[in-house]
Amino acid sequence: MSHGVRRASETAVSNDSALPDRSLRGFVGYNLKRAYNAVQADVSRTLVAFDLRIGTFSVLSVISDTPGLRQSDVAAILSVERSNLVLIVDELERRKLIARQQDPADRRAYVLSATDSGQELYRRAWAAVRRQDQNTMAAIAPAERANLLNALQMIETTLREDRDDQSK
Amino acid sequence: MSHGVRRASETAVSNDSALPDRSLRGFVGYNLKRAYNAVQADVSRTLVAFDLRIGTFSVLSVISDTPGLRQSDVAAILSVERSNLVLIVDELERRKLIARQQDPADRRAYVLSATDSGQELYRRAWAAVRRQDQNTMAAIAPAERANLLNALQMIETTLREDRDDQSK
DNA sequence: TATTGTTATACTCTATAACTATA
DNA sequence: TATAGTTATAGAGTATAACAATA
Repeated sequence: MSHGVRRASETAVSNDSALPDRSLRGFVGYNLKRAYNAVQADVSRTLVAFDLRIGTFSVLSVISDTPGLRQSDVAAILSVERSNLVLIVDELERRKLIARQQDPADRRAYVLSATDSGQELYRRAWAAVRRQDQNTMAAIAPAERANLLNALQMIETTLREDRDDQSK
Repeated sequence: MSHGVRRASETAVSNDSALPDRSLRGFVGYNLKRAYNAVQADVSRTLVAFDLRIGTFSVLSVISDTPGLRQSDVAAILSVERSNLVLIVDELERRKLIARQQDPADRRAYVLSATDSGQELYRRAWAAVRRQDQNTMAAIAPAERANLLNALQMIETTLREDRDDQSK
């Protein structure tokens, strides 16, 4: 391949000072990015079989689990812009996986729910993603798995609170 | 704000079955994405002061730490396509933060190195990113921090090996 | 034949502003 | 005045194919 590039294949964490990304490896952000890119590519490949992307899968998940939400609720839950949710909801509706219904109490709003075929597709896609997720987590010691999820959620919560404090 | 959305603010991990993203929260990929998005927004905001983005900062880091690499080396190290590296290297060179030199041993290749001002800018940007990274990691118990980095690298390594096995 | 750097292109995700209809 | 949904648009990141020069 190319010269000068050595990889740590034996252990996940290497102190090899010759690694050209050694400065970046100390940052949690860099490791987060690389891990997420790998997982994202993996999950995306799985979802192709269901004609779903991570975005459409996530929205279908939220709507299936909690019928009656409005689009702005779903946007807030998934931390995506309302404007970016529109095309996703459009696509899911066009494929008859979800249904929009006018909220009788607020004529500006649509109430979302998954159709039978939407729930069925979601169940199958969820099972495939879960199988894959368990395979990914198999690389981590069982006692560490909950710690990992906890740490990721702590990072997210901390940064969101920091940002909200700053914008006050 | 909106109705029907409850947030877990007390603890990072919640078993509240009313959380509308409860199905997704079990997936490491979903938590990875949310954590990375938060970190990425945070780091990007910091790098604005140096007129850097995460991509240009990462490339400058690798070139500063290990002078003499070629573009294809840097691309392999950071797992980006060579074609996508060109514009980043162009920008860094135009700003005189790095220099391209013809490799005398291989006239197809350019050897990259950081200029003095490139190293100086990198040092300052690195210090700011490090301060921020430590603030992020402060949310996690000290004993868990190494475990987190280790777990993230294990995930990346495992998935990369899985993919490489499949494509054989 | 294969590799290095490059160009062109396309697709996704993300962010912002502005509009309409309703509240 | 503010909110829900929408449209348009622009930026960034990413992926692929093809090319000239060189190995």
